[in-house]
Amino acid sequence: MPQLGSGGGDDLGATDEMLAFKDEGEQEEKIPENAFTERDLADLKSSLVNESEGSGSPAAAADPEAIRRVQDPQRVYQEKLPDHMDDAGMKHQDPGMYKGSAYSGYPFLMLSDPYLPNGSMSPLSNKVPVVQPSHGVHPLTPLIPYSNDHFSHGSHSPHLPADISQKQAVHRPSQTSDIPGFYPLPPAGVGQITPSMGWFTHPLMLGSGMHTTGIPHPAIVPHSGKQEMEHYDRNMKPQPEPKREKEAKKPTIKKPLNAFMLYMKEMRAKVIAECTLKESAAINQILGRRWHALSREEQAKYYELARKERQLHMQLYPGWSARDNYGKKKRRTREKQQDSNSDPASPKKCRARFGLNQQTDWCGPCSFLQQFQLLSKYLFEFLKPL
DNA sequence: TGCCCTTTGAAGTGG
DNA sequence: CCACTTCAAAGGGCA
Repeated sequence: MPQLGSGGGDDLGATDEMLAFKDEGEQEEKIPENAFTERDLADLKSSLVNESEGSGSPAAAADPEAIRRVQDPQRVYQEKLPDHMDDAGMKHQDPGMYKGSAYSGYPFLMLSDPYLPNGSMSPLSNKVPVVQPSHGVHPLTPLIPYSNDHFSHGSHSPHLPADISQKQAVHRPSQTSDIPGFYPLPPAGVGQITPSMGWFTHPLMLGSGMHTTGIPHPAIVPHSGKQEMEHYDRNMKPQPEPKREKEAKKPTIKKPLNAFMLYMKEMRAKVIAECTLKESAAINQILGRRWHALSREEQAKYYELARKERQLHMQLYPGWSARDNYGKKKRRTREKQQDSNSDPASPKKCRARFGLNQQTDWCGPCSFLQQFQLLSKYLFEFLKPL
């Protein structure tokens, strides 16, 4: 159940509070809070969003909520899913929205079946898109890219009624806390996720997208493409490594998504469909405004989702810190720079850097550096006997 | 090929 | 404690 104001035992200490609206919300601050109901406030926000959203479709400008209901691309999932969200304690004001939203499509809920004792699907099954691909979908937010396969394996499990299975997933009893069953847990053998059970393993020990238990996890991203992380140790300088090893090295454990990120994941496709936009920067602007236009209850849904995300992430990776991923970009840039500077005695690099012609072997600084190195060497040799 | 843009929120860092 | 920074996602644009 979304925590509305009163909180309700956020053991992480995370606030998950609604923040004051920054930009558009400035106008609202002048309005006495008691003068409006939540709905009025939401309407007001919506109107503000519509004003600022020139690029949206006319229909969307008229009533984005209605459009959302009409154009909801996730209807497919609605039809495939029984309406059990209320059972999961997720009652909302706008069923049209929430039916196709993050809650209704928890792949984890679907994934709960494959891990039942008699589940036919292996935890390592490729059909389970839990490992986050570069353009994958977050397990808590199914979105459109999820194929119906996942649902056919999940909610329509022959072993268990979807309703029950999902309830079990949501209310999965946990010895540790109220950890939801959003992440797929193996039934027995692997056991409960508790730090005391030695779940934590250094990411170096993990395979691609695999948790130590062999369970694929979205936060673990294999090294490939954009997200590739350098071979790096906090106490060591980055070291060059053979390419083959590079590919098989440690994956990156990503940060858990915050409420807005979860919202973006869910709504992005919808915005793209409505606005025929593809540029993420523009889409994110729209999503940001829509986020502000959401009612407290609607936002609370995502805050709660994010809270559970963090909670679960913490359980899965007790030793992980966001710091682990800090400085990746900077390191990359720095290493690039170091790489280009690493061999100052390279006429080729030198010429390239300073745009010198072929006849010029050394630029001034490099020549100086080279001579300095040479001098140091001789000096060292000279002083060594002493 | 890889960074930038753009959003919000969480968490880390430094003064 | 507060302000600032970084990173989560996404994908087109651009150097």
